[in-house]
Amino acid sequence: VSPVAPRPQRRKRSQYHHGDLRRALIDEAVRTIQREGVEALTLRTAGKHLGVSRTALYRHFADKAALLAAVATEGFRTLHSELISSWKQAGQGRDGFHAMGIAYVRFAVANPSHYRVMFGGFVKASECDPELMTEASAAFQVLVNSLVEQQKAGLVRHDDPEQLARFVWATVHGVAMLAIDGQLGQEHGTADALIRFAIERLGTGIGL
Amino acid sequence: VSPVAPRPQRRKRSQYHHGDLRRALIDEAVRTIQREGVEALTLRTAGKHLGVSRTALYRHFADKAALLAAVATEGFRTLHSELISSWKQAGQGRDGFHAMGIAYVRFAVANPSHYRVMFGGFVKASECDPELMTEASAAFQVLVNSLVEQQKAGLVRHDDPEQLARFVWATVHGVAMLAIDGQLGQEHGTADALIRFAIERLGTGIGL
DNA sequence: ACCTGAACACCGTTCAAGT
DNA sequence: ACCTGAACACCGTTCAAGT
Repeated sequence: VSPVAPRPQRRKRSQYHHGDLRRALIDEAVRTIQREGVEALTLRTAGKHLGVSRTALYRHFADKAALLAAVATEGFRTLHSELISSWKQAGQGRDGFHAMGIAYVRFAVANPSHYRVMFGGFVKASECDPELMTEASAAFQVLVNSLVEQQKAGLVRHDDPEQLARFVWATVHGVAMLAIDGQLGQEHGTADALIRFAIERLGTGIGL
Repeated sequence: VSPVAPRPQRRKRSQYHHGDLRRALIDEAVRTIQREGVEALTLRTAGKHLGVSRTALYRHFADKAALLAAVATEGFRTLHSELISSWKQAGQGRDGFHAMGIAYVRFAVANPSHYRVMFGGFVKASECDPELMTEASAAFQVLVNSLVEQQKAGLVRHDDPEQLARFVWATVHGVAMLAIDGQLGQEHGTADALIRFAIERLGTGIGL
C-alpha cells in the first residue's frame, strides 16, 4: 500500500510455475552448496528463494536425496566437458593427459562443496539414478580413451586400460580430496604443485 | 514390580556419571556411525542409549561438531597403529610399504563411515582441534619415514620425502575413497586388486 | 559433573484442499 | 503442475533449577 514496498510480495501474478522449476531448483541448490556448503541447503529456504511453496519441490523430486543426486549429476556433466576441452586444447597425447589432470583438480578446488556432493556418500551407490551413472562413467571414459591412445603411441604400458584408468583416477581424486580437506596445508598453490608432481611421477614411478 | 522386568529402568541408582562419559560418548558415536552412518547419529539417542540426559553431553563437548572431531581423532589413532603394526610385521622396507598400503585401504573399507568422518569435511580445517592435527600428522609421518628408509636403501627416488609421501597418500586415499563410494563396481575384492596394482605401478610408473 | 524439564528455532515430509 | 496451510515427528542447543 505504501510506495516503499515493504515486502517483496514474492510473486506478482497467480501464474504457477517457472517454465522449468526442476532446472531452477537444481541451479538454486548448486548456488547454495557452492556458497555455504551442503549442510546449509534446506528445501524450505530453497523454495522461498524461488518464490515457490515448500511442497512444490515434491512434484519434481522424490526427496532431498534425489535433489542432491541431480546436483551430483550436474557436477559430473560439467567436469566431463571441462576434461574434454582441456584435453583437446592441449593437443591430446601426453600434454593433453597432463592438462586433464590439472583441470580435474582445479574443478574440485574451485567447487569443493559441489565436488563433495559428487563423492561424499550423499548418493548411495545402490539407489543411484541411471542418469548419474551415465554421466559419471562418461567422464571416466575420457580418461580411458586418453590412456588407450597413449598406449598406441607407445607412451603407456600395455596394462588393462580400465585398471590403469582407475589407478590414475584414484591418484587425481586423492589429490583433489586432500586439497579440499585442507590436509595439504593452507598455503596457496600446494594442490597445483602436488598434482604436477603426481602426474610426473605417475609416468616415471617413484622407484629408482 | 513384576518378575519379567518390563522396562530396563535405565539407571538403578541416583549416582550420576559413568566414570568416563566422554569416552562412552565417543564409543557410542563410533558404534552408531559404523552401523548406520553419520547421518544417523543424533545426540538425543546417543544420550538415551547411555542412560544419560540429553544435555549431559555438553559438559564434555562444545557441540556435535566437537564430538565428530573426537571421533575423527580416534580414527586417526587406530589407523596410525594399524599402519605401524603392518609395517613392522611385514619386515619394513619394500614389503612393509606394500603392506601399509593394503592395510590403509582395508581400514577404510572396513570402517567406511568412520573414514568419511575423518575426511568428509565434517571437521573444518580452520577450527580443528590440536589433538586431531597431532594424530593425523603422526599417521602421515609413518609414511614419510618409510619412504626415507627406502631412499637410503636405494629403492626410492631422492625427491622431497614430504612431497613423495603426499603423492603416495593421495593415491592410497583415492583408492580408499573410490572403493567406499562404490565407484569401483560392486564386485567383492576389486578394491584389494586395485590397491595392489596401484602400489606396483607407484614404483614402476605407467610409462614405457 | 551430572540431572530433569521446558523451551526455541529449526528441519524433511505428508496430507487435505484448492486452482 | 502448481498453490496454501496445517500437521507430524523429529533435530541441536540453551536455560533455569536442582543434587
